[in-house]
Amino acid sequence: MFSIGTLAKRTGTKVQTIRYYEQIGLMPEPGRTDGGQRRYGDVELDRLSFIRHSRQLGFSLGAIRELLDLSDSPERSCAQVDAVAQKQLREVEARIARLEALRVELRRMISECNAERVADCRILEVLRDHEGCLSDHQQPTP
Amino acid sequence: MFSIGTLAKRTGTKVQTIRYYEQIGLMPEPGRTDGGQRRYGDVELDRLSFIRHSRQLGFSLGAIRELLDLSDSPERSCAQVDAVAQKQLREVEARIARLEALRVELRRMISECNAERVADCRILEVLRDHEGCLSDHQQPTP
DNA sequence: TATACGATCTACAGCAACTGTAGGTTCAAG
DNA sequence: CTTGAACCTACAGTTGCTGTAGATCGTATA
Repeated sequence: MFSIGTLAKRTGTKVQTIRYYEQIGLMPEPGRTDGGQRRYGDVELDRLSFIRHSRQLGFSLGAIRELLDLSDSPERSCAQVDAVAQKQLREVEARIARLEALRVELRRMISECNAERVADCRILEVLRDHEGCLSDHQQPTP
Repeated sequence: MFSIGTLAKRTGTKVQTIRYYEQIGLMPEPGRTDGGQRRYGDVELDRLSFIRHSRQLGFSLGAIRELLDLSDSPERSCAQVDAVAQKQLREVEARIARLEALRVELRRMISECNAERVADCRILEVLRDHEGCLSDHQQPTP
């Protein structure tokens, strides 16, 4: 049995983040000492490790909740798990594509600017102009 | 002179977003009709276009504020503008690198799973394990 | 056993960058 | 002059945490 601080250190999580996960029902309510401090065991350590590792892979808390629910029914088909992972992969790939387009435009913008004064700066001009825009009326990357 | 709705349509912005930009001081307080409705001109249209285009390129509102301030002093050196753009480029490149690592790991994870039952699912196993992790105790992509 | 002090507790505010809602008012076309 | 779409303010909600204040707890050391 160990404290929230120890759990935090072992998983590379902030103490507040663990309490937050508990609050939103992602982590279970743990046992308490007589004084009211949380005490954890290896089950909680594993669960939190799973959550953190999934977060590192970019999964949303919603997706992680789904994965945790699925892993609780070991006899079910793993097609659903696969679907969650596939969706995440597609999202990651979409973000990469978007960022690569940004990179191209930023590089071009920067390389075109050889000005001295702000007045002649191509960067600001490009930013002002909507010509050659990636695409109009699109959401910025989140 | 046109309404906030017209400005919104012309720049692909939501009406509330424009009011939000005004609230945080990114857009100026415009003139009003006798009834109290906002009226805009071409100056505001240009400024909002600049903001939206910059957002599309991934600049934060803070960075945009900086760029707008810089563009107000046309005689200054454009080195600072360049620095802001360079920083943004580096951030974009860092995000791409991170996402590409995620893509590799997600692909590997998915391809390794040929199980039927959740109990044997490699995806969940990989997520549970910290072995072969990208890196421990690292922040998830924002 | 007493004390000190770091760790933990709750509760709430705040971050980015918006988006949505409720309840009321104004503008412009017909 | 009516109607209804567009506008107004004010505030709550989103995601995933992070930080703060002020009080309490736990344990190592004297």
